[in-house]
Amino acid sequence: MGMGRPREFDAETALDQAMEVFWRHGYEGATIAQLTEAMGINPPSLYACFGNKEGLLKAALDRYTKLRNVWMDEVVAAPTARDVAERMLMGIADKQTDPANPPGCLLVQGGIACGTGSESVPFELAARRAENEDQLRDRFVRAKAEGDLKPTSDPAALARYVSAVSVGMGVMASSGSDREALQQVASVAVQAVEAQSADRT
Amino acid sequence: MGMGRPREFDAETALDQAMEVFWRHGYEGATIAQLTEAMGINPPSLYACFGNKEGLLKAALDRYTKLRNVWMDEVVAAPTARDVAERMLMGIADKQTDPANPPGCLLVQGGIACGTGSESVPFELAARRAENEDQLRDRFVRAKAEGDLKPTSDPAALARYVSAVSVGMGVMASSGSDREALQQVASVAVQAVEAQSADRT
DNA sequence: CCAGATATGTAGTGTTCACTACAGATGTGG
DNA sequence: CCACATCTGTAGTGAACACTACATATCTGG
Repeated sequence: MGMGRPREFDAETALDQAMEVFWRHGYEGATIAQLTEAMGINPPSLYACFGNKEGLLKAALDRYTKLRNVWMDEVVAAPTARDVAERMLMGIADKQTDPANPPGCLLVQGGIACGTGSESVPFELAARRAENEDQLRDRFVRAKAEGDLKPTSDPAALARYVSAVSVGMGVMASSGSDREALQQVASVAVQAVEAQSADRT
Repeated sequence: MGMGRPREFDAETALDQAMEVFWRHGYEGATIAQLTEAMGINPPSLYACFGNKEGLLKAALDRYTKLRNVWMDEVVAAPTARDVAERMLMGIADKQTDPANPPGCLLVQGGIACGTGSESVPFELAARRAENEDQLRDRFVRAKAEGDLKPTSDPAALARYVSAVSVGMGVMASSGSDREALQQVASVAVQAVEAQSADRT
């Protein structure tokens, strides 16, 4: 029994192209025709490789979060909670206005509200965002234990807050805000984390 | 020349129903069939009254922002910049988790990313959000002039910040966060505005 | 009561959508 | 070289979409 004809395209390269289409148009706004054209393949190849449109989205999300997690590891490596927040939000201001990518964040642009039959998509995106929030929360728990954050601070609430600001910045970026505007938001937002930081003596 | 047969439905009541459908499913996710059923009318009545799907959305947005502006007037009537931010964000935590409405905010849920042919929808929503931001900015400009905000503060950046947090909270609400979680975010967020407030002597 | 004007309900229109049947191409194991 | 397995391109499939033609109903002005 033979192995069959080998695939002629690289799955990860194709996923990068699909990611960009979902990023720009959202899950429902992206059509199979746009996706296949961007990926440089025909529909049967797409379906053989990824199952269906939703499977393709999940594969694209896997790739997106994988790359993003590398960066998140750098973020939480910052020495203090305040620096974690600053590194995260300033980094997001940069990344979400990087002309190499569509504006905003795939985990937001992908789809906040969806029609009947795609109800699971917003939850899928929310689950991925929650992963980042958990990572932040763990980091802030540590910061509190280290005395970096005040004993009265709530690490989970802080993580939720930073996550919420990130999402808000993503929406702003996708609707035309420039890098400077996002940096201003990040700069103000960091001050709330500062307010929860212990005084440096 | 006669006036013609009068319309048998109330436009504002119908708009309220349409608003809810757009709110829950987004512009692209909402179908004409869902809209007409919720509005209790047939397609020809919808098109005669609102032109097309996008016209219906704009009419729904007009109604939404009209109601919202009444509330925003109350928000900016708070005595200090800090209280404005608190009233706004805490109010949003309440409103976006009010079971009487779909979760989140129509100006976010309506559509962040759209497919070809609906590119103007996200901009339309962004323009409405910008109105609220302008109102906040004007209020913060006044707060700075009154010495309520520090001389070094940036009212426009603060307004952008509060607006961004609002949007982030909307996304969280639509993906299942409860009222308490949003209130925690609001509570942390207010502290950034507090940090820009002059010390009370 | 009639002419003109607008609204309504039924029943479609063409288009676009996600998805696939099928035939031919290209690989492996024997 | 042959049986088999998998991929690829062409050309569709039925379903759902936004939108509308048309006949009928209900109003106003004269």
